[in-house]
Amino acid sequence: MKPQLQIRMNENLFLRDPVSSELGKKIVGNSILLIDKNGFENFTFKKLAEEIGTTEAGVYRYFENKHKLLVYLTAWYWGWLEFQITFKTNNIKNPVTKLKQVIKMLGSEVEDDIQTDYIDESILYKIIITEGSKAYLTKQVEEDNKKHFFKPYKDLCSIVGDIILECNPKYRYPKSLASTIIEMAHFQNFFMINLPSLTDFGNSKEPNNIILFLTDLVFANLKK
Amino acid sequence: MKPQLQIRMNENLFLRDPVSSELGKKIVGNSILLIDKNGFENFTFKKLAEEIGTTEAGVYRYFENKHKLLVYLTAWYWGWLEFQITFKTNNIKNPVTKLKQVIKMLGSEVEDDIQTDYIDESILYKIIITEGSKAYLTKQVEEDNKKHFFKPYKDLCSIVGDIILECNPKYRYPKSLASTIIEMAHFQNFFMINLPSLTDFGNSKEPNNIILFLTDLVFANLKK
DNA sequence: TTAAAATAATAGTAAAGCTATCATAAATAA
DNA sequence: TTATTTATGATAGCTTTACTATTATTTTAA
Repeated sequence: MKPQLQIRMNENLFLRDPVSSELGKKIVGNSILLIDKNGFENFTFKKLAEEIGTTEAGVYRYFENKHKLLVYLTAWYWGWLEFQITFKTNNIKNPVTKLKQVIKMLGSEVEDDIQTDYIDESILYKIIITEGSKAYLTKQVEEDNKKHFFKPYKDLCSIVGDIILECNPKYRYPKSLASTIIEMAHFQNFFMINLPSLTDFGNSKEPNNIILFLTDLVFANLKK
Repeated sequence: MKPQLQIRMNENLFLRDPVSSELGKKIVGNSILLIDKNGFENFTFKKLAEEIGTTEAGVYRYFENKHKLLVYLTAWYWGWLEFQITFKTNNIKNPVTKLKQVIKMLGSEVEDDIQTDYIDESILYKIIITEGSKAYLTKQVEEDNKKHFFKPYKDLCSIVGDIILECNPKYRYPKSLASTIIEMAHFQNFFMINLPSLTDFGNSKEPNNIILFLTDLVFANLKK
């Protein structure tokens, strides 16, 4: 067990902090595996409880419902990714190099981070691609937003937007371009695997193509 | 009642063709209103049945489940939009003008089409923005795709991709750029209204800004 | 006009999505 | 150390969702 990394989470996302107990960590860790396996629609607290040897009520003591759990997972992911990106780019002076590195990290498959014992980031990344947007594409988005549930996502977009502006201070749509590349890193990945005719990557299933596409897209816009 | 337009639908999407009866049309028409009102997650066949004065079983005779109904609605929308786009651009020779017109149509609010009596396109457009991607972001995407449920969406992407290629035959990512602008026309709209800090449009809620952003984005890439 | 098809009315079942209670075990504070 | 709080496990139960089945009645088509 390596020294562990903790992502600071919004306390309104859970009833009891899952990080504070073994059961809580099992809930988070195994929910990722189960959602990946069954899809979010077919995921239930009952199935999760059976999987980890507790009861439905046991899971409900940690999370109010499965929507909150999904928002928790996505928020955790964006928080973790921001940390990774900040860590790997903070010594890069040139904003163009930095932005290229960010796009690369957004478009690459994620590997498990040994600094977080109970979460498998490579699986979490997969569920973010397929289920991530369901965290905000709901009727409760306004309410959830008021409780700052999407702050980690917004923070990451903001960071990317700022790097875009550094590359070209006159560019008029840094935030929209940032949210576009973040969303598209995932959607083009989903399309490549499941609906390949919506992309130019055929059946290559090679994430590098997406990185090339996005890099091209971004820097065509940032040329002065 | 104006002369009516019919969109040709994949027969595997329904059990009984909703267009063939008054009840069927009511099911489709009112499902749009109810999904818009409650969100797809809180939408049930029972509520729909109550709304239109039939029984749950009555709705099930037309659609296998609510997922199929959502796929039906999205497929209908893309089919309808392809018709609109083809109709309004088929006399435009210049591919650049044509692409600009397409982006404009993708990014503009939709108005009700009097050629379709029982469907309110302006509401359907709203649910496409919030619920549209849930039609394919599922575990069954492969299965659904094999049954060609997403053909209308793919067809539209393909048409847009072809216009992109006409503008610049050397551009390497016409399909990915096409799916990007189609998705982003909707996502930026959703963000603008619900998570405005992810865009550069503030609280203007002015769709025209999205059109400007997307036009900018596309033509920066297509310059030769 | 008669048969076929569509609908309404009703019932019923399994699973999902919760909430509540109580006993016990484990952690902690006095 | 004991007392007490806190977390968990076991069990029960309730409402809603997501269906399927049956029969009677109405509508439509041959």
